Amino acid sequence: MLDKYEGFSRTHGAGHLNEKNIGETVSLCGWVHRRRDHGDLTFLDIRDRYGLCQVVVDPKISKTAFDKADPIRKEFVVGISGKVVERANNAINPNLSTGRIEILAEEIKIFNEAKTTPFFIEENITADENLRMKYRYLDLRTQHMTRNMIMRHKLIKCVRDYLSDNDFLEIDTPILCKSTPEGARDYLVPSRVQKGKFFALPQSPQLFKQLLMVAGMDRYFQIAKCFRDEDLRLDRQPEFTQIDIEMSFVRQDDVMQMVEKLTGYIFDKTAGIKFDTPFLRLSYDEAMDSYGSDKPDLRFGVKITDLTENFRNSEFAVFKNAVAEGSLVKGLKMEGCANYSRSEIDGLVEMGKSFGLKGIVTVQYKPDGIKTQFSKAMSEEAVKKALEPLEAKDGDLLLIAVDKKDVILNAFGRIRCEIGKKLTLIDPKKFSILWVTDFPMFEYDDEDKRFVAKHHPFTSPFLADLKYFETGELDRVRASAYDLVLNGCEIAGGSIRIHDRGVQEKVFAALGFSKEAANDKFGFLMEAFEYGAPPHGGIAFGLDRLLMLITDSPSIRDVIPFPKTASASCLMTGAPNLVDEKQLKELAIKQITPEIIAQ
RNA sequence: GGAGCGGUGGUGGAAGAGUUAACACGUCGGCCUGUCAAGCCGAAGAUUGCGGGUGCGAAACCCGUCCGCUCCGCCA
Repeated sequence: MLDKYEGFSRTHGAGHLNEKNIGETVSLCGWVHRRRDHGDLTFLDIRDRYGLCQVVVDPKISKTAFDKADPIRKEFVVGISGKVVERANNAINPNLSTGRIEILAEEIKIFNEAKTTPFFIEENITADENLRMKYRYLDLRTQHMTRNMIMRHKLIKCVRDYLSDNDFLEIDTPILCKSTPEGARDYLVPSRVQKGKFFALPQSPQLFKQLLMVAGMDRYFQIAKCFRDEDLRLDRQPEFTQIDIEMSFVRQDDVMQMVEKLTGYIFDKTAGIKFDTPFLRLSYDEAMDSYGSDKPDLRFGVKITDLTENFRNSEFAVFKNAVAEGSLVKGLKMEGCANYSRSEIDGLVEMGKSFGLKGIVTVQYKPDGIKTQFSKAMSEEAVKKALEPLEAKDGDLLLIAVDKKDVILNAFGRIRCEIGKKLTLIDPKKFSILWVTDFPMFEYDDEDKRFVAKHHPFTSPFLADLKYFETGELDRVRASAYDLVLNGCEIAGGSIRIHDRGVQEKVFAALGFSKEAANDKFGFLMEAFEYGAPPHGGIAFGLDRLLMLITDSPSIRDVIPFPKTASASCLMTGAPNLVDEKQLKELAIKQITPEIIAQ
């Protein structure tokens, strides 16, 4: 028979009690974390969001309470009243914040019983993801997950506090939006009222926030839910949260300075991490040339070194010929790895192949000379001369390869990260933040045979580069876009936006939109630009990824209360699910067979 | 769309194709007044994800399928 909560009232959180409460009579409510039954004396650990506290159930204090405790098992929901007492010296538990005190139970209420849980609610959960996701509410009971949820709250509160204090307005924007081309696949919602038509869930509030600037809101932010129907990854969920920010009458530096202050505030308040300002800035070209990535991890060195000119006229025909055809020669140095075995070196070459390289030439700097495939065509002197920029010393291993610019930079960028991991060059306590700027505006899409926007089509090109629209050299147009990168992870991205109809039309034209198509999809935006649109720009943080870094979580699922699995389903509720024929009929939707889909 | 890894009592996790599918934790019962991963004694609990196949014999090998995880493609 369960007890009613009527007549009982909680006075403290279990984890909040300490020596100051000694002598007080308190009431706790919570879950029974563990029960230790010594026969004529029982210990109950009561757990709530605030922590854990030991309750002593002694028949000499209360026989009624003692009998009541008999059937209590793990995860029962109970209420305990009793006096807080100091523990004997030899009974102190230094692992608990409440370890110097305990409660002598005078009254026990059982508000609910609990079946044996499908997995243990303890710190290092080893249970299968399947189970954790199906019983997410149990998973969230662990201290670890509770802490992550508290961090999530703290982070959001920091953002609200800081931005509110700096004249930003929190304004919400629609979830039922218009499907527009470009970008990720949309989640669609059928309209019942207008049969055959669909809403799309927002991939981001991009256009709304720009229109809020046109509306004169001046400074806006939102903790915004965003939806992208693409495949999932360790750090990617179909439904995620952005800290979305937009400001009027700003240049790129104004946004960046504001973001540096906000970021500093967030990291200091949530994790006690302080950054030096201004943050390091690298241009996109610098980042790509030195690190092979537009989000380089600068917690360790290992720069990519260019050797193209040194091999332009070399004896090594493979490199010489490739360079003549426009390929680049790049090198990476692995300090102290000259003694790698044949199989370790083969492993590196294989890695290169998996990243798209045809091969890698290795050079081992040993005390008795160098060992390398270059020797077939070049003297040791010539090899050393060609590789001088890498400044190798005895004991080092060099990786050299040739390929088209994008291929080799991408491959070496990834190998660089593998080297960082393999040689444990990364200090796990270090936080390395930087801006990457001056992105190219467009990128050629081989599949669609057209240029696409690297950031998004509302990003302002450098005004100085507008001339390339006329000459058709779209790959030379730079964008006023900036990414904030922390430990090799893009945590925020933003840009100065176009606020001029003419420029916006040029960009759409460059992307291959007809005037009609541009008007049909984005006419409302361009029309708004004709009614006094202020210069504006902004940024959006990936809140979940930010939390992953702050909490040092191995997966984005660990910082989202109810995440989706890799196949985008919710194992707890069973979403997505089939719906009634009747519901479909109301929406004028007819299901088609897999055979038709395959066509 | 493609690739890799995994799925064994409630949980974790063993098991060269060969008797009764280890072990630990949990659960249940008993003993026990200072534990905090309590301890001690005992018991129950599994058609090895699902469906085929090979074979005298399959948890194991093969094929298919479902689910989870990771990666590539994809993610302005």
